[in-house]
Amino acid sequence: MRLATWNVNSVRARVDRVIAFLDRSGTDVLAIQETKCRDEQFPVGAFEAAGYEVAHTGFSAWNGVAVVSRVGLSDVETSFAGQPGFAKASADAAGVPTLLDAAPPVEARALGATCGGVRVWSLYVPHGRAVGDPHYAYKLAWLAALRDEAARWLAADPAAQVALTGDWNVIPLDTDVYDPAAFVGHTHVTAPEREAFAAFERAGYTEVTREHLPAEHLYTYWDYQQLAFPRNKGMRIDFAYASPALRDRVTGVVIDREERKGKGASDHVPVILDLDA
DNA sequence: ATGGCCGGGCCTCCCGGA
Repeated sequence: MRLATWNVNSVRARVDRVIAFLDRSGTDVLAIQETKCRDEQFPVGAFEAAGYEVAHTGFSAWNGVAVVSRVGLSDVETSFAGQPGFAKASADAAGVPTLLDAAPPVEARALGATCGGVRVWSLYVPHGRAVGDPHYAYKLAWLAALRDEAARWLAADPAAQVALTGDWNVIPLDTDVYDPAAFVGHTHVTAPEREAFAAFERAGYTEVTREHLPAEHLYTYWDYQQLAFPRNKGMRIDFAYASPALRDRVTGVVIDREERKGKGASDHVPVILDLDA
């Protein structure tokens, strides 16, 4: 079985490319991030015509995550228990808060579905925007809540096959980016973010893309600006944490760099896991 | 060649992305 994750940066703008990728790669289950559409706007027909079932959650032009599968798709959850929400602070002209938002809305950043016996989570971790921004605190809280919940899943069933795949928006190592000096003081590389990412290892999960592709300077994202891709100025931010039972099934990992080429590419490329049987 | 931001909506400007 082939299980892949891909931040497509708008599924409507990219649908032909995504279908072509599924066909070319033989991917059975794809976790998609940044669909950038509401449920009724998702091009379900194109996926169904290609033989895939679709589960999607999206509330606006922002975020949006999906799982598509040709090996079954059931028990869909459109958020994880305890997933924090986010809302811009509202204020009047004098800067005084006008609304105490006790329950900010949960965003479309996590979708879980069972496909071919694997609990697949498509995850779009909050960006953080800037160190000290409310979005940065949201990012750390979001990762901590996910880790706590993922630990509970394993405690409830140590044999569970769980894949936590997606765009993690964290650069775990200095060798995961073209120029670490350029990121000093920015998000993605701070110690709290790296700690929040590494905490999944202590919760019992293994980041299997690193396990199978340990080489330095292997990137999954290149900015659209300043010829980042031809100059290979990228970063590695798309990962897959696997539970012990799933880790044992991973026979190989592929970063599909070809997908960044040509017109109409997403700024991220697919990351593919090959599973035995 | 792998090529100089892109996508979506408040749509000819602005926001968010990273």
